[in-house]
Amino acid sequence: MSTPRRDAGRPRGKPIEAAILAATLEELSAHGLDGFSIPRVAEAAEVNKTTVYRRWPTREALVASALEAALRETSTELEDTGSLRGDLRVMVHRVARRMASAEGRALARAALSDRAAAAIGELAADPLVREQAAVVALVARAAERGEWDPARHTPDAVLAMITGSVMHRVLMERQPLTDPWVETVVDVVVRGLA
Amino acid sequence: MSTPRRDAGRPRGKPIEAAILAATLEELSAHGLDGFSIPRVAEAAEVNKTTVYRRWPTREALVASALEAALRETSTELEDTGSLRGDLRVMVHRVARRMASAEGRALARAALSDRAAAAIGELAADPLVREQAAVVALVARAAERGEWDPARHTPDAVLAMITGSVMHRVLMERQPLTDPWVETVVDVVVRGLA
DNA sequence: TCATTTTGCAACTGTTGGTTGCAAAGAGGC
DNA sequence: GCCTCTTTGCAACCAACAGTTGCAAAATGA
Repeated sequence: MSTPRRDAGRPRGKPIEAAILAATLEELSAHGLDGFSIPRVAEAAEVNKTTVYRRWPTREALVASALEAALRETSTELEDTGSLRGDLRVMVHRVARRMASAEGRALARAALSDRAAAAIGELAADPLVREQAAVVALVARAAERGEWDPARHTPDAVLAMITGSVMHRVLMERQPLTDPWVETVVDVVVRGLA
Repeated sequence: MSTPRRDAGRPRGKPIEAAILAATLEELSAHGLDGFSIPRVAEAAEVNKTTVYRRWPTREALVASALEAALRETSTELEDTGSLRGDLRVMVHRVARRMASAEGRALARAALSDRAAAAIGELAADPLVREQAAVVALVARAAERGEWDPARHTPDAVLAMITGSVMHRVLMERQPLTDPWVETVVDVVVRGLA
């Protein structure tokens, strides 16, 4: 039997992949993980649906690819502003900025979905642990300055308070993130940790 | 033409309605608002699907009915424990209890859905405003005791911090709500408001 | 008992998710 | 510039499912 030469023939189009993944995020944000439609993704990406089915065998694989790609290019470090108050302010705005994007909301909703427990949940949980790592660094700085005793107030609770309050405000109340509101949240946390 | 006598014939079965609404909440929690299937609801309620279609013309109407019924029997007042710390603790646990139930999570996810803007969003937002009203009362008590200056720290931010952090913990991190965690959150808020 | 309505049942239609076979096109290797 | 191999698009197709309709049986109040 002849050995079919590997690496021959027409390579897969890169721009096609990019278009499909972008359309996937859009679809995910518009219709959620349930109600997700590959034909709709293909149409939005201006690609035949067979192309999508050939590259990604299942819906889960496609969504996982899209989320993974989106996450790969999100920065995770929090800049050091020199004070706990400033650091928290940066953190609030970063969460808010993420929630303002379609990918961010798609991610949040994917993480929320009960069914996501399988493949998606793991991926969606990834930014959480990375966020947690960033908070650990933030805490270390604050502890060094004497602004925070991590033994007294555990970091993950503070992460939940900041991220959770912003998500509640943006996703559930659907209210804008005004400056006074942000200042109130940051102020309560800073004084509460003192 | 003969006037068809109103109020005649076989009345609609009450237990059937209850079974359908319960199955609706279950379905909503399992598959979300998108991916919602009326035939599946009918099967779970052990009722023919035509019965469901006859009573509720659209999916939205059915979901709205179910949420409305579920909300009607949720208490909203927060008991007065005599201290801000105690009041907040009650509030945290109430949110946690709500998140522990399938209906609560279904509600939260429905409120999160972008498409919910139409009929569902309004209903899902309802418990939020009721919660806010309860917080106003809580604030009034705390202000009277001199534990909180509402002019300095606006109540809706505190509502978002409490509710949001619990939702983040339960729905996103999927971690249990331990006592130390709750105490940390409450403590930070109380000291932050002082 | 009777009139009237609900419920179940079965069949049907239309839409949509997903698959397959084939022809055309594109990209490298020679 | 040709050749080979792969991808892509296209069209047809199947299966599953949402939603509708007509009819018979059951249930309920009068």
